[in-house]
Amino acid sequence: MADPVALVRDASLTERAVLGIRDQVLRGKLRAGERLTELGLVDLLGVSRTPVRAALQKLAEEGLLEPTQSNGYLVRNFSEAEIFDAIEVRGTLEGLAARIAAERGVPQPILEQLRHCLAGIDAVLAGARPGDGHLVRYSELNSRFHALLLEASGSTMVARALARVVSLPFAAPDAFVSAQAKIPESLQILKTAQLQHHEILGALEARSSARVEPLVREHARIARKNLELALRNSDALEQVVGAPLIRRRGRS
Amino acid sequence: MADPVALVRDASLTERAVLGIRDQVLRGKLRAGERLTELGLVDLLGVSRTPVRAALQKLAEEGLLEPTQSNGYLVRNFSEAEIFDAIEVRGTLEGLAARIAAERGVPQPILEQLRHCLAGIDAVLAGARPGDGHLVRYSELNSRFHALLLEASGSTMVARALARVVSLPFAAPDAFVSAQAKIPESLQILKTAQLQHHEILGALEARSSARVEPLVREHARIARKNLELALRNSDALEQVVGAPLIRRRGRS
DNA sequence: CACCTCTGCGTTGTATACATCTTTGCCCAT
DNA sequence: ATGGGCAAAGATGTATACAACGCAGAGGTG
Repeated sequence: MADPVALVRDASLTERAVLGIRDQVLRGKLRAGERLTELGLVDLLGVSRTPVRAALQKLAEEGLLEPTQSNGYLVRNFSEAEIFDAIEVRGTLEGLAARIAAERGVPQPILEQLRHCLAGIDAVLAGARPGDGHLVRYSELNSRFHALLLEASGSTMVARALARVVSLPFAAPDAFVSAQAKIPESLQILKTAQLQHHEILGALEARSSARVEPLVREHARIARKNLELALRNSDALEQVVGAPLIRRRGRS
Repeated sequence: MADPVALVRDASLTERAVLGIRDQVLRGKLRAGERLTELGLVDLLGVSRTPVRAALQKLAEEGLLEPTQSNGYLVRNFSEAEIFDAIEVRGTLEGLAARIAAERGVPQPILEQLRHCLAGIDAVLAGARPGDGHLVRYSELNSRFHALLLEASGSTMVARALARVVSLPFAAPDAFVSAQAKIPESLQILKTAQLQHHEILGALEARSSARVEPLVREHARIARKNLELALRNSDALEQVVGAPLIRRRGRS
């Protein structure tokens, strides 16, 4: 497979460094707990220390790296419990976004897009056959639905907080969708999630803030369930981006 | 008044740059909307571009500065609505922390510290006289209570999300406490807040997750009320750290 | 007069030299 | 054998030179 980072042509060296380091970390090439030195990354990436330093600072903010007491960086790892909590934080913030959206009213164009998005997912699920690309299309539309939900709130502050959580590899709405390819009950899970999407949209249309918030929170917990399934199925876990960062119970 | 930043002796130049820029932004010396150039800050702070660049990156992450399309930075400003939302986000995340704490159980030592903290606030409020330093002591203990609440959850992920929100100048639990010096009904507000503190602690002790979450959320809304009061009282507003960053309705 | 271009200046991007701090591992003393 | 200290290697912190980019203003042209 070609190195995806080298393909980024029109990017600053700092961006290249960010993408390169993030990529190697998520692939487990740079292993959890490993110390990252600027000079080592200079050799690895072929750029000088200046962009490497900027990239390290950014990735530490993002949460992938952990600053040490002596001004170095370690590749961070995540316990199951931390991933669970991250998903719960996402659900809570998405719930807040939905509540605000319901209270303040969602602009018609965004409601339209939400409806259109769900119609798209309905179509994908109706035609889904094992092995075809329906997971990819589901994942895209699912991400879009969640993005629209945030947009519906119109709140830059909620967006800011949510962006930070979702930057973690396991907290995004579609983090475990790719793992579904290896999970037998996959289609049923996706259909359940889509039912929840419809309920959420219905509550938004009815401007029922009291109903939409717990619906959205519960919806996020599907990701927790998917995490549990993936952790018990190594084929599925391999599909999850960033799986090498998960610190398993009792191991190492 | 002496420049507080120059007093920081044992700090790297990067830290000095962060503190210096943040200080000048919050004081309104660098005005909202103003473009910050690296060379300008080099002159202002007396350090070279390298630490200035690092500081700009950090402060942009923090939310005080806004990256422009052409790789520059602007001093950010905040609408009333944004500050309201930021406080709501804080309340929501603190509510999540409290719910998790109630569900998982709070360690006895932390419960002890919470009780001790509230006893301290009770004492401060009982002896409060206008003009004495009770606001400073209240503010410290109040911050400590909120920090303990977060610690009680034991969740690094909630802590991470909350840290990000609270880094904004107006979202911290004690952001508007200093303004109270100029607000007549101040003592009554603080007493109400302390009543809520007691209710929250009671709910935690009873491990009532369903009760503690809305209590904490509502508690945060006192800050929203304080913001409203401060915005209508320019003497009070002057006391608020970062007041120059508030974009008033209809102005400028 | 409007518009386009080209030039010059101001700003950020990058590499690198040098300073300083941290760590490591060896050697010596006990 | 163990502990402490010191020296050397390696790491990050900082300054700065140079490159590249972008914007504004002057001047030319339709």
